[in-house]
Amino acid sequence: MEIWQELAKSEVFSLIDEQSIKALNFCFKSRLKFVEKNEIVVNAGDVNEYCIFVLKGKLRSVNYDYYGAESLITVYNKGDIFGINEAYTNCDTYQNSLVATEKSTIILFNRYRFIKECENHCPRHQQLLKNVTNILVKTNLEMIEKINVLQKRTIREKVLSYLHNISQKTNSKYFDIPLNRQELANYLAIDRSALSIELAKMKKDGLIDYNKNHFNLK
Amino acid sequence: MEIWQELAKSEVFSLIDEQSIKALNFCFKSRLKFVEKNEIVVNAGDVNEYCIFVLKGKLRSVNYDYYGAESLITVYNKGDIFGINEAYTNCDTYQNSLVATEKSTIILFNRYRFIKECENHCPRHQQLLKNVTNILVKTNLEMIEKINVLQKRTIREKVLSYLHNISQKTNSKYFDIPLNRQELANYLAIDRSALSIELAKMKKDGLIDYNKNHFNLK
DNA sequence: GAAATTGTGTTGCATTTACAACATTTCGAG
DNA sequence: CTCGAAATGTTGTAAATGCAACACAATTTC
Repeated sequence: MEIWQELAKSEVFSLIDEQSIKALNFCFKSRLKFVEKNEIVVNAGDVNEYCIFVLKGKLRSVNYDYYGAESLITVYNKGDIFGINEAYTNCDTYQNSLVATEKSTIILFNRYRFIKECENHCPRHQQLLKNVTNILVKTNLEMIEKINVLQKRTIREKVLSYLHNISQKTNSKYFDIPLNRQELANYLAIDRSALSIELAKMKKDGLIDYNKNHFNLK
Repeated sequence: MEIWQELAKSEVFSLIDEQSIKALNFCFKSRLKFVEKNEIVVNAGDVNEYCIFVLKGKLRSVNYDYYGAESLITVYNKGDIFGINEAYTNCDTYQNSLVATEKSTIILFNRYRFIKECENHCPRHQQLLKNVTNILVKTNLEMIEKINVLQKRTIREKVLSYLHNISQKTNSKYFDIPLNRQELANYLAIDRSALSIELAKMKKDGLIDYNKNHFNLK
């Protein structure tokens, strides 16, 4: 089972050769962990110790309000890493929870290794820090995108804005969306049934066409 | 007029002494600029050349939709810097516009100086890059905060969530908010009059008390 | 200090949305 | 294939929100 190969393909470890990753990994005292669907990996408020790499599966970071209602922050797929932001803050506890959306395999990395280079100033560690910065920038842009969507006033505008973004990314009027209806409703911060209704109306009005997760933006 | 002193006090140039800032600044081929209220400094779509430092005044980054309606991204006060994120992306144009909220003085810095160090690996440049990373993390957290607020379903929840955040930051139940009613309504992505109504109801229900911009969260 | 401008509160009404409850479809496991 | 679970669509109703218009207060400007 080639964990190093998987790591080498990811963004955090990009441009770092497998040998170096092995070295880093050892240095990190990392831990492999298997989690079940709906298992809570990190609870908001837990001591902030790890950055968590997704080797296999899918997780999500969320917030729970007073009533236990969940609000989605980010989805983490294979190759993604959770906790980079939190690793950088002085705050000693996590602000969000991390939940397994499906059965997954993860690696727990000591968070400190992502925020300062080791004593010997090895080039691999400098590359790692550059990668981390790139990830910060990328998540930043994703959040701006999300804020722009959430700031729209009506369901229709939110949906159009969301679809428009994906259309731009895929550079096509035809595309699949990576969220099911309930997830999309959560992302847009609206009611699922209201979303279904509005999608149907938009189809009727000739704005969009869709079938399951495949959309056509006109 | 001591520009260097102002720069030294800011987050981007923190831990860099005035002499070094002068050197950097020269190296940046920076430009001082005076802008009037409502002047558009950067148009979304413009060629991405500068990171823009606020020496005096107040600006905001915004997006305009099809109908010209403005949605607020971030407010930039004295000491803040716009365009760090965009400097890092490969995208050669700005994604948001930058507008002067009031008469302001700004400095245009060559954006490349914020993303890679100069040839001589001077320590001041390394510190600058560290500062930039810290800013990225900070804005990231601000956005998560904003997303959490925007994801709330009702005006009341949004307002409470917003006030709760400020209360935590100031570590007090009594605080001033930095936005007027219209700005707050924009931030929460709701109607201003609906906000006024809800604030009055919340006061009546004993959840909060307020007078102008001074709030008491109970 | 008068006039103009800006900020805030209030009203009524039309529209949108949430919510709960149920119907239908899809999909995988046995 | 059949069953059951999960995902999606549909309906009616109550509630929340947006919108436009106006009133009043606060602030700035000359």
